[in-house]
Amino acid sequence: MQSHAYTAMGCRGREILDRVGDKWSMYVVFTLSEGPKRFTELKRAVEGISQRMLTVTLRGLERDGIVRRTMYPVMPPHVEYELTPIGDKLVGTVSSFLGWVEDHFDEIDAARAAYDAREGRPEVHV
Amino acid sequence: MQSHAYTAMGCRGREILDRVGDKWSMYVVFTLSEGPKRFTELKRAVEGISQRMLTVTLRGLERDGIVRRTMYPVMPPHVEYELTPIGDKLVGTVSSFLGWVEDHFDEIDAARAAYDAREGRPEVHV
DNA sequence: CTGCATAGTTACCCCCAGGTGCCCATGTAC
DNA sequence: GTACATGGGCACCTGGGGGTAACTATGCAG
Repeated sequence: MQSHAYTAMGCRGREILDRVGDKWSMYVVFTLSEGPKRFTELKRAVEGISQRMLTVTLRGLERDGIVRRTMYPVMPPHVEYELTPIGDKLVGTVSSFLGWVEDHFDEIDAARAAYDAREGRPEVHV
Repeated sequence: MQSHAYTAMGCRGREILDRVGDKWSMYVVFTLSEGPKRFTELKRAVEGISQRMLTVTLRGLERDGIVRRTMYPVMPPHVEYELTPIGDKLVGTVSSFLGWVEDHFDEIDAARAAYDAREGRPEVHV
């Protein structure tokens, strides 16, 4: 299972990890996991995202087949975004990652505190 | 499960996703999933990583309690890195993500090809 | 004629993640 | 003396990810 993880497959993994690890993709994907949404709905739902970054993020997710974009040529424009089946499954795997975070962030915090106590913050000259 | 994903928990998730989504962390973690390794062993195993980035990556992982560093004060210096139990579990969840990649990258490639055919590459003036 | 809402696009700028290369301390071997 | 191996530290620089703001097209309300 982990034998291929940082070799050939790892390259694909890295590629997709970059896709998913950027600043906004997972926010958008999880927001869409509630159901289809329009552009402005997403912009309101994903706190702090700019118009440009929402466009960029959606284009990327659409290109990778994680999100489907449906445009209704009416006026004013009406565009809907929704997860594809692949996107749905992605939500599942990332949720398990979030489960890991949830299960361990106390330990992570403790480890950080211990580390910072040991090594000290960047207070240089002792 | 997904209700908290992009709110309070999401912030932790984002934080850890940043930790794990950087350029080298997962390579190092998966390499260490084979067993404890010394600094130079890691440097050789993780193709392309620089001395500095290996240090930086290991420090980060150590701070978060994902990697344990053991120094034997002999000469020449002998330092061993190994995954903590948390780090082990992390390998598991990320492997399931890699499984998703593996299961769908054909579809992803197809989606990209379709998208690029539809929208065209940055060949501007039609 | 003006403003507003939708769904973007474009130009411009800035910060920092990450790369390169050189320096350090120590003990052994030559 | 000097070269090598370990396990780093530190300074400097660049690219691009991401932020801000203005501009676009269209139809409807006032």
